[in-house]
Amino acid sequence: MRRFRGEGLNKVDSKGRVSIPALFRRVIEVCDPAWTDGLQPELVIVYGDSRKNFLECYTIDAIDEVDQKISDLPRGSIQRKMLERLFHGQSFPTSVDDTGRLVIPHKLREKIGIKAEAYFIASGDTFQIWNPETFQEDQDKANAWLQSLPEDFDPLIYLDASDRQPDE
Amino acid sequence: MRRFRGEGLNKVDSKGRVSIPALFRRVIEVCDPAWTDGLQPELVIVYGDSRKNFLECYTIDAIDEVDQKISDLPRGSIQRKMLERLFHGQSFPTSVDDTGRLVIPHKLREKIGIKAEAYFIASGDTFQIWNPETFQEDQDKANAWLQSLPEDFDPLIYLDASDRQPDE
DNA sequence: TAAATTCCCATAAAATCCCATTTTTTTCTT
DNA sequence: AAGAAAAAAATGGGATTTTATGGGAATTTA
Repeated sequence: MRRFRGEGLNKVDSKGRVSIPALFRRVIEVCDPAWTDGLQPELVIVYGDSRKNFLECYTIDAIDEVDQKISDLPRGSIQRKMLERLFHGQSFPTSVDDTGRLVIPHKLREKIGIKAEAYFIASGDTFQIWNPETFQEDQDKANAWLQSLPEDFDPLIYLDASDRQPDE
Repeated sequence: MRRFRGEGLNKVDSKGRVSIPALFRRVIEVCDPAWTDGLQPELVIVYGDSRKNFLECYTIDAIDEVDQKISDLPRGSIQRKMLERLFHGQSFPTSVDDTGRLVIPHKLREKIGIKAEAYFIASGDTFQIWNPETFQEDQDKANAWLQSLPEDFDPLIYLDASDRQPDE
């Protein structure tokens, strides 16, 4: 399974068009089972409820996996209902055009406060689209939290946390 | 698992191209599961946030291991989010070209202050790329610290520290 | 039919590829 | 062991391709 990697800042024009970082495009293509050279690869933008201030973009493979997990939940359960609303309702299927751009509908641009520029960042098997300022604020918060830790603390120790039992 | 060993100083041209020390190339090749003679072996440059003043280069095997550890952390945890931003976002996947060179993008050269030359140094299963002057300063600091220790101090004592519990 | 969306074409900048030369290291030969 | 030959590594430059971006015409939608 291919993963997204990297980040980028691209311009958004008056029509809502924005280039997807080229490296991301390769992943979107490979992860769309129906895609073949010349076609427009598809993807799904999950925008969620009003509290979520960025767009999460899923490849076809990734969203299929989510759909499968949802359909494994008991019909009528509150959990299933919530996830269906989020992933089936508050989402928008679209595709990459032949110049490598995505059109972000006006409603979604408004929702996350995107104007002239959009910030892209990889996050495992999805990538996110943020208003650059909003992302910076979020990052500043994370940094402030880091500052509150001892001088010599290195977040990389978390990498090994999973080797141990939770209560060890 | 093969490890990097050694150091080197190479020229960076106007396009950002720089030769990777030949010994490092052998390790990059062996640690890319998809590599076979004639192909361009891949690697991932992790550049991190603004405080980090060098580039850390991961082989495919090494970055796969990191990715696995990240995916073992609980979804939604602050630790996972931080590590995802660092390793998935603030990183750049690339490959060694057929003349043994790497292209360091303009943005990354600027970030660590590389101009005409780049200094390479092995660091276990990764290697680092520094601005030569910056590295020298870092080295000077390390030397100053060593000077402050007792005459007969030998850093090799640390070799056995990892056998014991932290508070022992 | 006015607004929004899609399609088509164009261009400048950046990244990539291809090939050539120089330098260093290794091997071979005497 | 020295020098010559061969191989590998480092570097340089030009041509080609890809990327990011902009604008207008055609088409759809409300």
